[in-house]
Amino acid sequence: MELDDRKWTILKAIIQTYLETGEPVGSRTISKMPELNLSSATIRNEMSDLEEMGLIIQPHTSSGRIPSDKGYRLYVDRLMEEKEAEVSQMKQVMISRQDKMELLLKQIVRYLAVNTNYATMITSPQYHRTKLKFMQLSIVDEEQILATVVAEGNVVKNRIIHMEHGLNREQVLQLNILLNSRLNGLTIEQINLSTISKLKQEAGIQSDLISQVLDAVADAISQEEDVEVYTSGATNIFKYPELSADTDKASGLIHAFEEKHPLLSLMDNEGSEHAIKVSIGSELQNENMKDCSVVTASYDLGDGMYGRIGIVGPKRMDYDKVVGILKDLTGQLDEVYRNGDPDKQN
Amino acid sequence: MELDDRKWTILKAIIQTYLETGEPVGSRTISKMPELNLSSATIRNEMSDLEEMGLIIQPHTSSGRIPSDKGYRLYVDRLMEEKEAEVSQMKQVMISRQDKMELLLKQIVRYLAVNTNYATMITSPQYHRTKLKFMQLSIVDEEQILATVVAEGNVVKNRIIHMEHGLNREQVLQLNILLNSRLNGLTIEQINLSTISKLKQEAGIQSDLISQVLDAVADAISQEEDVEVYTSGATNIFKYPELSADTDKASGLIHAFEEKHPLLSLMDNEGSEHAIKVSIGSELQNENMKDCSVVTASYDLGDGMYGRIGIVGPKRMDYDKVVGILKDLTGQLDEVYRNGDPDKQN
DNA sequence: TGTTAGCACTCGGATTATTGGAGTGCTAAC
DNA sequence: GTTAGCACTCCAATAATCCGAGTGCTAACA
Repeated sequence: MELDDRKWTILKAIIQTYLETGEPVGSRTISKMPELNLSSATIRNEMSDLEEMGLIIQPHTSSGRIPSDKGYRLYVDRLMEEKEAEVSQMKQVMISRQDKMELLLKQIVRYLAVNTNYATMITSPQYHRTKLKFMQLSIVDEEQILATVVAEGNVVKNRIIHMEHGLNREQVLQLNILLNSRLNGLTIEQINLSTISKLKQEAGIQSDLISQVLDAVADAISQEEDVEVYTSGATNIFKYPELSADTDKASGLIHAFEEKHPLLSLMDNEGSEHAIKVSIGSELQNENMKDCSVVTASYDLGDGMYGRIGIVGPKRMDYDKVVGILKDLTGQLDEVYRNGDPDKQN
Repeated sequence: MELDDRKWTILKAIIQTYLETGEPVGSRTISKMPELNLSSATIRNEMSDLEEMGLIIQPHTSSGRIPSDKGYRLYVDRLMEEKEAEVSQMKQVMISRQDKMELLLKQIVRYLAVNTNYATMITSPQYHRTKLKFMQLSIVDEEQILATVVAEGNVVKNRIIHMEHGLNREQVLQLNILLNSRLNGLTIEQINLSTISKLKQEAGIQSDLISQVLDAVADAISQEEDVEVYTSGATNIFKYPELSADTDKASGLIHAFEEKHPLLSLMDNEGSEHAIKVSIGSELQNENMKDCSVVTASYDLGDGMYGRIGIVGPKRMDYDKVVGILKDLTGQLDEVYRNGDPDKQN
């Protein structure tokens, strides 16, 4: 069967009504809409067709219809197409360059939660492709050396290195020169074991001590993926009875928001070259979230720093609004962080 | 009326039974206990007395009794007395010195949540009394200077300072010497405006540029109280029907766990010189938490770094266990972080 | 052939009765 | 001071009832 124009209009009407009310939609409700002038009986016939096509579902005999995952999918896909060129008019968010990246992310995620009434999350930027900018070892006291690493985008990492027998100033100075001249400009990815072992050789006779330091530095740089996830508005799910009426469900969902890894995998954007991606219900492959939809977007702060933003809500999420807000936000980030400063900035 | 021995025994029995079951306790249940050999009728008389004294409450006519806030209070106070000398036997937690303080705190708060089945929280250590250990300015590029500050306890702070006209190496070197010689060993608190302005004078003629740097440094050091709060196990509240049966209540509670400031004020320990403090229901002065109890404890990592840990649960919390675990935990932290340093204690 | 009115039927959700049992307070006897 | 006995209360769980929104189907109509 084919989805003709009238069927599409009806499907849209059903979904939009359901988005608003959260209640199954009956034929009568649709027939009363002015834009299509049909009796409820006709609508019923069409609905029957739509159901046969798997786009809508009847929770039980003699109830109204609700969209199926497949129905949502279709709706969202078409929506995205329409949205593609559209200009949004969200009011300007207060984004300013922050020295503290963390603070900025928290602000954003909070802003989103407040403005959408859904649960939101954001990852800290990852920066594999980031280049090393500057690096410094300093003597703190006899046994401790502070290693400071600055990467593009002014991402700063510190590491205190404990040593049984400290280095003297002379040695530290040499090391600093060596490190900076050899590693500068390399991306984090490029600094791997072979680079390090080459450096060790160059360091010459003191290599015993120095290799300790280098190991620690290498460790500090390529530090285990410390992506952070910040969340906000988890309690917004209580605003949607279909998510919170059943205490167990609500509990599982909120719980899912406490765990970092499941959240990260939600925001994975593998297999999608679109910046904005919508995953619906079962597509999420997460038992706790089977009644949810997740909209994710990439943000890019320049300098190879990019991360993901996610919004979690009920399937009857206001996709239109959410996609719009995300588009605006990522656009604004772009503007602030890469505007008129084509070389680079924090 | 006086709380004689028998009344106390009965009260204890009521509270303990209620802690286990969460259901109002009837006279018959108590009378069946072997340690006191009384009929239910007698118990009823005593209960009537206890109610008159405000220690227990009858949710409605002809129901069993539950402890009142006042009752809990009495119970907890006496419990703490008994507990005072007792040795606990919790199995060793894996605590090791972490370079990343954040990670340690997250581990602890998670450990607590898992082991108590309550919601838990911990503040990052505050360190007003911490002494400055080391400090370094480095030139990153023409316009940016990196300021690194190390305090006791190896707390490291970074700050990128943007300058229109950069400093040359010579100037930076001088500044480093000046800063370290003047500020070293001072506590964060001691480095206030007057110290800074004195420094500015000493810096001499280049003071224009330099004062920019100093301002930024001062700012970085005394950075707005950036106490963090980490939480875990918020969803544990779903394990207690009296907290989660009503969706609104549960929502409010979980929501309270998303906000930093309310949590901080919960963990305030003003007015209590005890390391461990129990607040019950209305004592918390927080509408969302009126059905909860909060147990808080101080931890001390030495070097003037101390913070608070909190456990939030239903009023019928297992106070005994919670207090025990907290005692153990703070003890272990003490041991690991200040071992062989017998001068001060928590 | 597509649309519509009409009608019998279904089913979930809300509301109202019904019941059982745990618990109390009181009284009188030990 | 303690206890047995009894009448009474009230919640919570279960069952019974009702209501209405919504459907599918059929027959008539344009």
